Amino acid sequence: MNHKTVSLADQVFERLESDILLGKYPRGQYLTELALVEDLGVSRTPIREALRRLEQEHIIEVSTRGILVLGVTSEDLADIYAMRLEVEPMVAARAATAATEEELSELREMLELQRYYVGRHDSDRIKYMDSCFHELLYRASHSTVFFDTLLPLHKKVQKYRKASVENESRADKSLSEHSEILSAIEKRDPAAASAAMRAHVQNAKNHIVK
Amino acid sequence: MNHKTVSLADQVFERLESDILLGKYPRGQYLTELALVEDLGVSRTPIREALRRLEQEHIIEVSTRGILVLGVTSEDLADIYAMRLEVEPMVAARAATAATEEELSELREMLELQRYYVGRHDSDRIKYMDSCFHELLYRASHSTVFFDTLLPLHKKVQKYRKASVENESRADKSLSEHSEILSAIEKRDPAAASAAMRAHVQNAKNHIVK
DNA sequence: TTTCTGATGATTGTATACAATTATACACAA
DNA sequence: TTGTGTATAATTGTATACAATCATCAGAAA
Repeated sequence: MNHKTVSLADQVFERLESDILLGKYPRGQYLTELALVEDLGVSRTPIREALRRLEQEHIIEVSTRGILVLGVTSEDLADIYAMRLEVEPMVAARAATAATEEELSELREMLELQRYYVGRHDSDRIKYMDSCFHELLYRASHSTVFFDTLLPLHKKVQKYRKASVENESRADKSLSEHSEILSAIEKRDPAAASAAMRAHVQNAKNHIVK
Repeated sequence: MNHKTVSLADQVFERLESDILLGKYPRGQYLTELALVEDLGVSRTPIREALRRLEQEHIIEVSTRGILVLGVTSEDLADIYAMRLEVEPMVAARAATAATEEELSELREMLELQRYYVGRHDSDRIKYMDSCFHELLYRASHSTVFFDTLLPLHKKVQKYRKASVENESRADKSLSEHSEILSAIEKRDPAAASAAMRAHVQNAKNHIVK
């Protein structure tokens, strides 16, 4: 397992990113470093370093008045899906040629877990497995550019994906779409992987973007 | 003009980002915070905040041994162009419907400057005007998602664009391609803007990626 | 009442001291 | 020579004190 120690700054970043992207802090709210110091029990230094990263991801905006929560708007959501629709197929195609056997095995395992939780209607886990599947795919493309671009975009839509995975028929469909993507990658067929991914993102988009 | 005061952390970020992306620090070199303190004459605090942002952009990597310079590899370069080839046309199309008259006027002005410097064979200025034109376009799409995604990618290719703008025929061609893109946007024709941009990125890619 | 001005408080920006971890060099033994 | 252990130095991680800026509110003048 990965026993690498995680700095306080990293922990603060992940906590704040998750809280904001899940909507715990609404867009427009102001936070202050001092309030975060009290809430999180760490000094300003790691908090400020986390804030710089969130600022870089355009999730917050810092001014002299405080920390403005930006989050993800529905316009952002539409743009993210427009972009993923073009780029994720490229990633799938790349993964079809670049993925190692170990990565394929991880993807298979992730798909099995997703199948299990879809059967149990555990929507939180379904959402988590979905995230992991896509992240593994980004990694399997062996392209830092694709990974660095797509991972933040995928994280930003998590709040909106919640309703989607709670819909049983969509959860079933999504599972079979993942399965089709993985099959194409296992066959080392970039064109098929690309097409399957494109269909998957298009369906997800139709289901989520209003 | 924009008289907004820029923090030391911002200045350090821009300086380091520029130095690394222009190749002043080669990939694989280790820096230390202390050395940067002496070089830049500021304390570790703003330096560390800048480093967190560079880390987020995957330009450096920090370990206990020091700050590892990653920069942009030729594999990154190919992936960036593959991605820009799909996404920039969407941005151009969006700008064709979303750009304000003021933004169009800024784009026209930028194009005139580029024309001027192409005439004078001033490659540094040509490169700068080229960057500005694309950045204005990202902004004119009125999409933070497109802007935040494409601007870092465009910045990352600047080192490789240098040779390109020094080639006279390519500089001429690039200028006329920009002009065609802007014309389509002025006519509020998204499809034409998209096609013109696609051709432009494809040509740039052919010229730069080996 | 409205508007301006000044003081005060709140908030972020920066520097520095200290802690903790880890790489490195050196001595010493096998 | 090679390996090993230990001490030392180098480096990042964190906390905190202080500086600077800006928003806010009270109060006075028009």
